[in-house]
Parts: sequence; structure tokens; C-alpha cells
Amino acid sequence: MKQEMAKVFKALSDENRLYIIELLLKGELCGCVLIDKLDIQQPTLSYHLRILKEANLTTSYREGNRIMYVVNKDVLNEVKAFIDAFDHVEASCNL
Amino acid sequence: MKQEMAKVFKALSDENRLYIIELLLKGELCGCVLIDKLDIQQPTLSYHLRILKEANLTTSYREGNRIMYVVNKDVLNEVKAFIDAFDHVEASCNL
DNA sequence: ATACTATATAGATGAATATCAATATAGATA
DNA sequence: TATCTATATTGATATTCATCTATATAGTAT
Repeated sequence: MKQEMAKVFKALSDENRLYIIELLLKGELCGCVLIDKLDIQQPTLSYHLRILKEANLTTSYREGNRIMYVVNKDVLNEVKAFIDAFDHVEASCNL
Repeated sequence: MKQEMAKVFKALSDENRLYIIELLLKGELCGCVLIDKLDIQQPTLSYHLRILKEANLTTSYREGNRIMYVVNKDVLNEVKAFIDAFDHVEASCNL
């Protein structure tokens, strides 16, 4: 549990990866589009996408030539739930 | 902004540090109590406490001999707010 | 002043990270 | 089949991280 969360936090601890998630939250994208928005080489993007996938923060599916990457919002919610559980003193609400 | 969050996530990406925060959320503690609960040496604890402080996740104050460490809950709430802002599509509530 | 307790710093080290260039793989198309 | 496009993997490298031992610093107490 704590181990998995540490892994998720590690995946979120890089600015390029935060930016990738931000972009993907606006709509799923292939690597070939992502690469134009980041100042890194293609193998580096591939590396970051793997880190995100291994933390379950993203999934992907093939569409012909391309691979589409999708944010797993459930894990983002798990992060919030973890922080709440872990600091269960205070309640918060964003409705 | 994203850079600061990346730093906070990095601070949260280590199991020892997550455990320290968990302990401190139950009540502030000095290093001399924390050290008994973790399987690391004193200088390593001091290192982790510095990482947490530099991410603003904790503050501290001296009490005689000891230094008391305190979780800055505001930053935990900022993490949740960041995730919400960043994925502003879904609402959640823990009230 | 001396000794004790709590914490921090310095220096060393092995492991993990982020990056790249080069190459491999998988699917699409001519 | 041969080529093109998109993505992943390999191997190298410089940097950062987590950890330790040894030592310094700051406050307390004798």
C-alpha cells in the first residue's frame, strides 16, 4: 500500500511526467503528438511513459500505427484518498 | 508551480518519509522518538527530515534539547488541490 | 568546565534516475 | 516485398539519491 503509493509519488515527481499527465487529461494522445510538446528525445518520452504505466497512472491501446496513452483517473483519486486516509483528521470537499 | 509540486511528490516518494509523515500526523515528535520507529541510522533520519522540510511538508521548532517536527497540513491539502485542478473534470468529497 | 543527549554536517559509496544515440520491432503502405 | 512511421529497447553516461561512519554543533545537567 505505502509501497505502491511511494511508486505513484515517484512517477509524479518529474516535471516532464506531470506535463504528460496534464496533456493527457485534456484528451488521450499518441506519443508522436506528445513528443512535439516536450523538449526531450523520443526514447526519453518512451521511458517516461513506461514509468507512468508501471505506476498505473496511464494505460494505452494501439490504434493502427500509433499507441494512444490515457490517464487512469482512478489512480489520481487513489492518491487523494491516500492523503485523506493518512491525514484523516480533516475533511475536504470540492463539490 | 509544477516544479514545486514535483519536489513535493519527490519528497513523498520514499517509504521512510511517508512513514515519518504518518507518525507526525498523529502528533508532533522529536527525532529521538522517530529514530526508534524507523530502521535507519540517525544521520539518515536527519537527511529525510531535511528533504521533507525543503518540500515544506514539515516545520520544526526547538524545545530545549530536542527539535520537534510537525507536518504542514496545508501542503498536503495543496497536493490534493493540485490534483483536482489538474484533473478538474471530476469532483470528490470525503465529508 | 565536563560530560551527556539530540541533531546536523561531511565525506564516501552503491544504486537508481534521466538522458541520449543507435538500433530493433510492429504495423501501414506503396 | 520493401519502405515508411511510430514506438520500444539497448547500452552508455552524468547526476541524484539513500545510506553509512565519523565528526561537529547546540543545548542540558553535573
